[in-house]
Amino acid sequence: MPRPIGRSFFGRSVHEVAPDLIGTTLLVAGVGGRIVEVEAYHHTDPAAHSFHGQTARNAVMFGPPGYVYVYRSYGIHWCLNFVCEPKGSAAAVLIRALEPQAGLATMRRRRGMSDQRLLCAGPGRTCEALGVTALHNGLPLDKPPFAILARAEAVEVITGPRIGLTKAIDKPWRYGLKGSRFLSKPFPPAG
DNA sequence: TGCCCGATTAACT
DNA sequence: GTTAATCGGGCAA
Repeated sequence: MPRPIGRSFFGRSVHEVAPDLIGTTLLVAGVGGRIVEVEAYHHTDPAAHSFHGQTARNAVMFGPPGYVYVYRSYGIHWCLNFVCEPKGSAAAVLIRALEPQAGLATMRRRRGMSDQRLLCAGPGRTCEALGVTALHNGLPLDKPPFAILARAEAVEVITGPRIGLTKAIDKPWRYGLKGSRFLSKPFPPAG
C-alpha cells in the first residue's frame, strides 16, 4: 500500500515540492486520482496572488506549509493549491490536473459528463470533480477529507511555461507527467 | 467609489 | 478563433 505523505513534505522549496508531487495520489473524501500536472508560485513571482502582500483571500498562503489554499477564479471556478516552504514564503503549488482513479461515478455526476480524460483536465475541472470549494480553504493536507499518497513507482517529470498568465510567462514552472493523456494542455516540445 | 482585469471553462462561429 | 459567465483585489480618482 502507498504511504501517506505528511505535512513536512511541503516545508521545502516550492520548486522541489512541485515535481515531487507529480505521480502522487490526491484524494478528497476518497475521490481523486494521480496528480499529473501542477504549477509553482512564490511571493517574489509577479504572477502569484501573494506578490502584492497578504489579504483576507490569500492569508492561508502566508501560513505554515501543508495546508490547502482555495480561491475563486474568474468569478466562477475554484482552484486548489498546496502551501509550501516555511511559513512566510507565501509559496504554493496549483493542482492543475489529475488522472482520475477513485470515485469515478461521483466525479462524473459532479462534472455532468462522462469523458474520463476531461474529468480533471484543468484546475477548475479538478475542483468540481473533487467537490473542492472555499469551505476547504485552510484545511491541513494530512487529515480528512484530504489524503496524499506517495508514488508507487518512479515517474518522468517534464517542465514548461505556465498556462493562462500575462506576467512572468517566461518562467518554466509548470510540471507534468511525461506522456500522460490527462494533462489540461500538451507541453511544448523540448528545445 | 468605480473601473479594470485575472493561476478558467464551455459554447459558440 | 471568440465570447460570456461573474467575483474580489489593486489601483486611480
